[in-house]
Amino acid sequence: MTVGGTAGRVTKRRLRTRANLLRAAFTVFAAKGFGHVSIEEVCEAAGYTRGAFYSNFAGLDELFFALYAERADLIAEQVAGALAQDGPDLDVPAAVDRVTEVLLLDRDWLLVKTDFLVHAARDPRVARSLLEHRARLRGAIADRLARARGHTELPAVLGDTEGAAHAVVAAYDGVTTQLLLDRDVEHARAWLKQLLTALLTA
Amino acid sequence: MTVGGTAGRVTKRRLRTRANLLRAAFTVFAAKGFGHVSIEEVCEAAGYTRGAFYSNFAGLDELFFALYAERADLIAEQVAGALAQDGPDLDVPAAVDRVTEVLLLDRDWLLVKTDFLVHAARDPRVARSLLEHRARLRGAIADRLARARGHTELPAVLGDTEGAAHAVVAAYDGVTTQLLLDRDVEHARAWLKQLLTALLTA
DNA sequence: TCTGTTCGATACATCGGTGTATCGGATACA
DNA sequence: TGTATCCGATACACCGATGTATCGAACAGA
Repeated sequence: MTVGGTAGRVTKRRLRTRANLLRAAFTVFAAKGFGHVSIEEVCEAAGYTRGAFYSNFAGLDELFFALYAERADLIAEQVAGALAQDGPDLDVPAAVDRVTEVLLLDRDWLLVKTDFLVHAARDPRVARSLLEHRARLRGAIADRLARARGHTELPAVLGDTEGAAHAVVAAYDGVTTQLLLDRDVEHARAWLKQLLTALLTA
Repeated sequence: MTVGGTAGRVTKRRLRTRANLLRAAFTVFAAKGFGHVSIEEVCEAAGYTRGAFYSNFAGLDELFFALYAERADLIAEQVAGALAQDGPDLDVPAAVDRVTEVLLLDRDWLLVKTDFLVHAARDPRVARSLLEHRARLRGAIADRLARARGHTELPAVLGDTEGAAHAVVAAYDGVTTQLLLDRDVEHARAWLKQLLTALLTA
């Protein structure tokens, strides 16, 4: 238990081990997939014993969730940064380039992310959390598109900017799937750009 | 072992049990996800003991693969059928409707399919097999689009019909992801139609 | 430096799943 | 119907992972 408690002091040592466990877990999860990973494997990879683990997490699920949340927030920040970089009038190709760069950076992350999706698909609680995260991302994109309106026209078929943002995310998800299989990052990037261009230009 | 052998007769009983195991496995996999499923669970769900299992499959991986291959072929046929239904000139909206109907029919199948994707992403051998299957599907779509050329114009951004087919699959994958999370089949269908329309009309 | 508290290593008991070897009943074929 | 073969149930030995309880060491605060 010990974990989410309102309880007192948190040692530096504790913080370090927690971070170490998370980092190691990321590698192990990426390599083997959640569901084929044991607590012991994670501990071994991190250089700890299970004592440390149970002192920090209630179980694999909790660690996995923490891991996902951490990285997802990181990515979200980077995307927001990439979107904010332009002035008020959006340079669509340039923005697409930057965002694409961020989103398709790390295969390991895509693996973990997809594992998490599969996990969420079976647990409504997790699903809700993931949906909220996706909604935030979509919101950022929609805002950006809205701000650029009048400068760049959107195709009417997609509806409002929310619809367009939805489409962007779908394209991203679709390209991710293909990338997971063929491992061709450059191709995926090029192709995501193409798709987004097709979707976002009237 | 006994499995892929060139060896002789196959009993009817054997065929039945194999089918039963596969059917039960589908349910169990959909519910819990590959990686959280034990051989025993599958056997119990099917009403057999592990003796039967090991007599038919070398392990969970093999069963999972067989399961996927079976269903994937089924779906592929249905899609081909939905595409063939029109005359030589393609009625895009109608075809999109029919295909959409087939592709987003069964949530359980989407779950298993995604599990399989995650599995393939980590095993190049499996990945190749999955890529080939996707290529066949894309081929069918591309053929259909090509046959309709001249009647219906495609946007130039996507390149040739192969590119367009690629985009269709990506849209499908993207919508699948969202559907796995929000469980709203109707919305997913409507939205996939919208996306495909946006992509396929100049 | 001293002391109370926190963290993580160690040891233990337990459980569930795995794979194999064997045997009896079902099945195909004459 | 008889018989050789096939299939799947049963029993067994084994292992790896789990979670907990305990204890010594590291740490924060004085």
